[in-house]
Amino acid sequence: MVINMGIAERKEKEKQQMRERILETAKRLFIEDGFDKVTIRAIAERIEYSPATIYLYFKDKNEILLALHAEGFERFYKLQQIILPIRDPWKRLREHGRIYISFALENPEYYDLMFIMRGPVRELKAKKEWSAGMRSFEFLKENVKACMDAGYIQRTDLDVAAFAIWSFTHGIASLVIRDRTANFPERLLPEIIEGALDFMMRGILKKNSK
Amino acid sequence: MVINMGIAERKEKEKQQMRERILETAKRLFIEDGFDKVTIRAIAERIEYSPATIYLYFKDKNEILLALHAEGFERFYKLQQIILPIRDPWKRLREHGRIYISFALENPEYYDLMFIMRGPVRELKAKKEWSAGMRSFEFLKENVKACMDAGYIQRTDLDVAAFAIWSFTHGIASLVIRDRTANFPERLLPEIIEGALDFMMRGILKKNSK
DNA sequence: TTAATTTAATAAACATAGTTTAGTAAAAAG
DNA sequence: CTTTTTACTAAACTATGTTTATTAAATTAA
Repeated sequence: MVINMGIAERKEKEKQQMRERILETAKRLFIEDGFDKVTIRAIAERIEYSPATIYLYFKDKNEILLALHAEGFERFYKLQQIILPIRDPWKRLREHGRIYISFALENPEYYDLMFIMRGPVRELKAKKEWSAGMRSFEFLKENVKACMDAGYIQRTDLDVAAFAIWSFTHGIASLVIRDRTANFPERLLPEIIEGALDFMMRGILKKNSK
Repeated sequence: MVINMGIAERKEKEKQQMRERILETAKRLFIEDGFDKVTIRAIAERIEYSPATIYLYFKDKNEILLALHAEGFERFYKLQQIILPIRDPWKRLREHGRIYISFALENPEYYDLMFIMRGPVRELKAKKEWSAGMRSFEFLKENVKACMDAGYIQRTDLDVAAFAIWSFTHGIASLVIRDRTANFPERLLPEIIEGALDFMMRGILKKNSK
């Protein structure tokens, strides 16, 4: 009995380790060679198991993708934290916008997976898995609220205002990532983005405030 | 000789007709059953030819998708025209935004193809094929310019301002279409969208105007 | 009219995916 | 030492885009 328990425990640990190995490999493939290289077969080859084995640890490919999804939100959330020391809510919000876009443009594959791709957000589990995304949205809301409290932004429904700002930055990011900015010469793009960010932020700003 | 010319002509016409048939079929499949149903094999089956035949008329699937792409822009452009009778530039721009979003939400498959999907916008040909998109962007620019001229919007680089507005509406559309709005209860979504549109438009509006 | 040639079309195959099934060998339990 | 459970995999299945080799028909040339 004592022995049995030990074996069961060890087996459980091994199972977890295998899951980890698969996820790690998926992540490495993703970062090194881009999203397209994350195939079940490619993962299997790297860990030197057969493709079928993967299915003993994950229901399907989607379940693996969700791990990358989560990883992306982790990075994203961490990066966002650097605005915390900024005292002035308005400056903080501005910086938040800038950081959002630079995360997207510097980690396009992650951003794509997190906010653009069809795959990884599933109908049923969506509510739970999307919680990582919600956390970031809540973070934005806090920031927006601080701006309202300080009189920088017209008081409006918080969800509405935050959604508007999110839509805007996401719009820029996704147009660039999915290559719909061919109208502009490549080299001008950075300053157009910067300009657009300015334009909108200036707009949101209440007129009588500084 | 005269006969030969006639045959060559007829053959050319037949070739064009076949191209048309393929495109029509692709379009019908797309509208009836959604994007996923547009497979080479499905098209082939409908026109009662072998899949290989399609490749005698189109280089690859992308070339067929581009036709849907163009079709989408045609619809989009036509729909936009209904704002033309609106005299006041500001009201016109507001309505432009509303129409943009309702096109996206009522024709999500088209919108996706036009502004979100990776496939149909190709590296090299992009410049030419994207011209349909540019036309719509120019249309927006005219509208924005009218608002600046009438003093509704702070004078800014026209490309920058138009890009900002486009990014915003595209952001809303693409978040909804790609299902990143799970934070909000489904039934509230319409008013949140409406509210966000309001919020941003009110922002852009110059403070001393009306 | 008949032979040679060009053209249109396709069957079959290839390549690449995700995924499932049936079977095997090793580990664990009895 | 036998039975059962577990971990794993080879092979196959489905579905897709695409290519190749071949055939049948239409056209041209004799």
